[in-house]
Amino acid sequence: MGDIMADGRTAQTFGSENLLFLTDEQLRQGIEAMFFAYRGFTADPDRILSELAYGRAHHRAIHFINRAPGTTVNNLLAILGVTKQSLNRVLRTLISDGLVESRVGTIDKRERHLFLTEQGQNLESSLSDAQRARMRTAFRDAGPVAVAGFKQVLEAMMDADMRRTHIQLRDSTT
Amino acid sequence: MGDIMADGRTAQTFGSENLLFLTDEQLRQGIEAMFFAYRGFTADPDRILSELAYGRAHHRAIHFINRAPGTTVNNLLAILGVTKQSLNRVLRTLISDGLVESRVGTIDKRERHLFLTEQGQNLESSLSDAQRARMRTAFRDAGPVAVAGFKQVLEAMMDADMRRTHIQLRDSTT
DNA sequence: AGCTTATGTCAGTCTTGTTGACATTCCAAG
DNA sequence: CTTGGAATGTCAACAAGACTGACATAAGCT
Repeated sequence: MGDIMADGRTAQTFGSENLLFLTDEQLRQGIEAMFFAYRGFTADPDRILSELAYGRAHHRAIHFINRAPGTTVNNLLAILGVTKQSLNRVLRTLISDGLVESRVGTIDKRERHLFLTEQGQNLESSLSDAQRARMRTAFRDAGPVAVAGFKQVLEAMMDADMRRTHIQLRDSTT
Repeated sequence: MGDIMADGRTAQTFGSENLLFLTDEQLRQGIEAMFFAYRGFTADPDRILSELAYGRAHHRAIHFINRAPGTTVNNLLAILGVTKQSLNRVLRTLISDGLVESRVGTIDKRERHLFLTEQGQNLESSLSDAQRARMRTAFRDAGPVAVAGFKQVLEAMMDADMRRTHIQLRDSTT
C-alpha cells in the first residue's frame, strides 16, 4: 500500500545503499524487538507488584512521583497520559496505604503536591532495583555505542510532547 | 539498595570510565525512554483499532499470524505469552468477523492452523503501515549505527525464551 | 484402554482504562 | 463582589483484556 514496493522495500531504499536497513523486513524486526523487549522490561517489577496487589499503574505513579517530588496531580496526568479518574483510583490506594503523601499547595491551594513517604520510597527502590538490574545487564552486554543508539532511536520514536517531557525530566536531574 | 552507592553510581562504575553510562541516572533515563517510546510505538495502530472496536490484543494476534501463517494456537500462545482463554476470546471475534481462518491440521487433527483472510491481510497492512511509518522515520533520523545499537540493547533486555522466539522469527524471514 | 495433548468454552475476578455527572475550592476578570 | 472557569476529587457505570479454575471434546500416543 502506498510506498511499499513489490519486493518489500520502501521507496527510500533506492539511490542509497546506506538505507537498506529501512526494508520492511528490517522495520518489522524492529517492531517485534520492541514488543518482546517491553515484556522483559516490565517482567521484574510486575512480579514484585503482583505480590502486593498493585499493578503497573501504581508502579508508574510511584516512579514519576519519585522522579519529580512535589509534582501536581495535573502534571502527573500529562506525563502518564491517562484520565484523572484512572490516576485518582491509583493515587487513592497509594495514599490510604501510606506510600504517597498528598499536600495541599501553599501558593495555589487547589493543587495537590505528591510525595513518596519513607514506605513509598522503599517500594520504589525495590521496583527500581529490579528494573535497573535488567537494564544494567543489557547496557553492559551491548556497550556504550549501542546504548547511545538505543536512546537515539527511542527518542525519535516518541510523540513530540512526550519527547519534550522526557528530555525535561532527563536534563532536570543531570 | 545493595549495590547502590551513596553518589548514585553502581559498583561497576568504578575501575572503568567506559562504564560511566551505567550510572543509576543513565539507567533511569533508559527506563523512561522505554516507557515514552512504547507509548508512541503503539499510538498509531491503537487509533486505527479503536475505530474498529478492536484492541492491541487483536493487533498482536494478527501481526504474528501474518508473520507465521499456519501457526497453531499453542504456538501463538507461547509467542504472545497470554492464557488460552485470553487468546481464544480474541481469535473468536477475528474468525467470526472473517479476518482469520482456522483450519484443522492434516497431520495432527487436534491442531488448528491459523491464516489471515484477504480481509485480515488488509487490516494487517494498514496497521503495519502506520507502525512502520513511525519506525522508518525514527530509524532514518537515528541512522544505521544507532539502529544496530537499538536492536542490540532490546535483544539483551528480553527474557531468554523470548529472545529465542524473536531470533527464530527474524531468521526465518531473512 | 487409558493417559496426555490441543483446543474450546463457561464462569468469575482483577486491573486499568474509558465517559459522564456533579461538588468543592479557589483564582481572576469584569 | 460576583461570576466564570480551572484544578481537583468523587461517584457510577462500563469495557477491554488479562487472570484462574473447571470441564468437554477430540485426537494422538503408549
